[in-house]
Amino acid sequence: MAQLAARNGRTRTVTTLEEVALKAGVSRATVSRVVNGSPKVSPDVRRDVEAAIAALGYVPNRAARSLVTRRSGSIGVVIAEPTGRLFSDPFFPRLLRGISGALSARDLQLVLLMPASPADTDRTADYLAAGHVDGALLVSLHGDDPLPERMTRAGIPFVHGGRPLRGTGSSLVDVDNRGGAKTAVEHLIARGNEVIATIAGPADMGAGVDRLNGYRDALTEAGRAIEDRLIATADFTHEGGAAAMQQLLRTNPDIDAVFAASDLMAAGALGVLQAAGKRVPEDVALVGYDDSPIASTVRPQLTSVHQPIEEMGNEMARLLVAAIEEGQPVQRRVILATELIRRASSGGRRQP
Amino acid sequence: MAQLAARNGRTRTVTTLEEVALKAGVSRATVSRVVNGSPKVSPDVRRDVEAAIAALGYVPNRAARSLVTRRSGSIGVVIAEPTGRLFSDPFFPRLLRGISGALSARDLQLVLLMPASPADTDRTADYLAAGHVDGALLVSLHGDDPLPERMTRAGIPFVHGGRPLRGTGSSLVDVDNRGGAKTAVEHLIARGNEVIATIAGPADMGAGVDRLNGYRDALTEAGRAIEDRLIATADFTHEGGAAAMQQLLRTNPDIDAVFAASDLMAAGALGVLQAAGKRVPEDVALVGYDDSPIASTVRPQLTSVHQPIEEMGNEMARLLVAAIEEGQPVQRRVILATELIRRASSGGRRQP
DNA sequence: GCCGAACGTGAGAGCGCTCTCACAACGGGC
DNA sequence: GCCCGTTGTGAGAGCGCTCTCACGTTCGGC
Repeated sequence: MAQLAARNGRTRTVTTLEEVALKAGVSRATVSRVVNGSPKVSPDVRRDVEAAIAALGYVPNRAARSLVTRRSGSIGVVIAEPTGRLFSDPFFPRLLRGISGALSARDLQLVLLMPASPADTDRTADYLAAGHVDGALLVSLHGDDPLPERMTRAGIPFVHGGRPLRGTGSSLVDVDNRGGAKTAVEHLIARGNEVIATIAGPADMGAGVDRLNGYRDALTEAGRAIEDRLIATADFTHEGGAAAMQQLLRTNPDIDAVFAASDLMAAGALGVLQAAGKRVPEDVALVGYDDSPIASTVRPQLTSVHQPIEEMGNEMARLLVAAIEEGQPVQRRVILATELIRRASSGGRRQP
Repeated sequence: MAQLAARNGRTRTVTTLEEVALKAGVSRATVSRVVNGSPKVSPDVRRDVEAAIAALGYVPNRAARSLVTRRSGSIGVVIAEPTGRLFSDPFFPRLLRGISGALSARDLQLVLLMPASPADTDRTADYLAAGHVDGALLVSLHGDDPLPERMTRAGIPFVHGGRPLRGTGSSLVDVDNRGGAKTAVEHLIARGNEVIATIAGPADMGAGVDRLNGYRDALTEAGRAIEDRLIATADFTHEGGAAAMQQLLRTNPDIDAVFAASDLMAAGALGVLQAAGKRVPEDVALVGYDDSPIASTVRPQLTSVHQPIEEMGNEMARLLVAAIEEGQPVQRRVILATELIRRASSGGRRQP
């Protein structure tokens, strides 16, 4: 609770409602009405007050306003990612940009919280539950995070970004991981591939599970068997993808296509395939996920699944604002469509 | 100024100082002293008050506190990057993590501002200048940003992250772009390269200019001439790097090494070199900058300059907090050392 | 044993705002 | 011309906190 020392040399002059009222020759209440856009002010008075506001450069004091309205005018964004995707892929900047865009239009502030340790997570939970924000956006939570539970108890509205594994019945915005993965695998089937392996993401993350299910969906719908030998699991990283590919290749020399649940893993797999003398896409076709910059950096460029990340952030913010305004728990889910971006790594048709 | 509707069904029960005081049998003032760690409280009373606080789950109301201390307890972080580096490289997440770490220890909130348009920038400036934050961290400003000027006028302390082109004489934290680039080029000289080209970054960004100067420094110190024909400029992107490499190669078939001012540009250059039948590093050695995930994704992996990004964020926050506490303009500059990470793209010695 | 300093505590004002309530002014229906 | 509804405005309380000031108590020095 160590606050910065209060006394200091600087003395900024701030104009208050009172001064505006004085200058405009009205009461504080009237100025307040003008500032807050109340309709019960006559046009003449409104004009005078607005002139006074402009002349004095008046800006309302948020703290004073908060104190009486019991609204902070800010929402928390919790990014609980332990370095993994955080540092390898521009997912978060995009998401933040989307959130920020939706918020700034409503004059709400974005308070960013990035707990780095369990102690930090506790502090974050305390902060949020204390009502210092009007609501929160929870991104990339892992299985056992205590946040949703605590927020619910404290009665603070929140929206999940990405499906948390243990559903908490709250509002949710996600990209269609399952559908995106399914489309990717359908694309491989359509180009004639017969032995399609997958490098799945971690089983403790919604995106990992959902993308694997999409893979299964596509095969099942095509009337094909799902073979465990063709499924390897990794952690969304380059190294993980490489190791998984090595293992797949060792036990299944007949593989002619691989769907990796992230571009990073696909890039790792690509290196292993090329080192093993496999041509991509001629011998083995490869599809990634995320459409990250890496997809168009490696050679051949990766076919990948593009996700509307900024839109996701936008939608999350919109949902939260709605929940705050309605003042009661809302449960809405929005699933955003993905798009398959075809590139060289799965170009042409399979060579028999 | 559209605030969310104030009335709503939810009624969170919050405990106030008053209630804690009542329970502990002391006055509000004493509870306040305990909460703020004042030394003028006897151990007995302190214990009682702390017990009452714990029993009631009391958390101070920030708005009320702000109102009287005239401190918001939050600092603004402005990321003014127009999509460029923002979406291609995990620079910002790392930086934010560093900032967040330093701030959370001091119980300061991080308010993230990502202006996306000139209108947004104006709004951001208004917000900051209005004193809604105790200070600000300005990252990745471009040449003509009005922010520093307005902040200075408003008397709000701020710290630059990365050298702004037009120095405003304020505090600054940067990585040693010039030194890092110099080290990279010295490495190429040491391995025997004779015709060393560079793909420089934009001339309107500090990092672009500084890294080019580092290239020049290394050559000059080695007693070599700086030849304009060996300097191409691009925009830090993959495509830009590729185009620059193409141009360099066309006019200078004798090039035996390239220093690219970003990994993304290096990756672009790598593709062009390989397409032109040049072996890397045997025919042309290649060094990038940033040590981004891309450096270890492409084949061969890129030698690159690693920057302590998290530390940079940390340091920025520390400097700002110091400036806020001292309450007067502080001008300090911190330049953080970089490290050359050697990988295959410049491995071995030049083949004569 | 007396005085002044040091210490611990409480009373109370006040930060800038919103919002309820009261009230004045006006206008239309009878 | 009276009453009532509508409309615009002001007075004033109060949100939860900090901080100054005043006051009672303790203690060391002589």
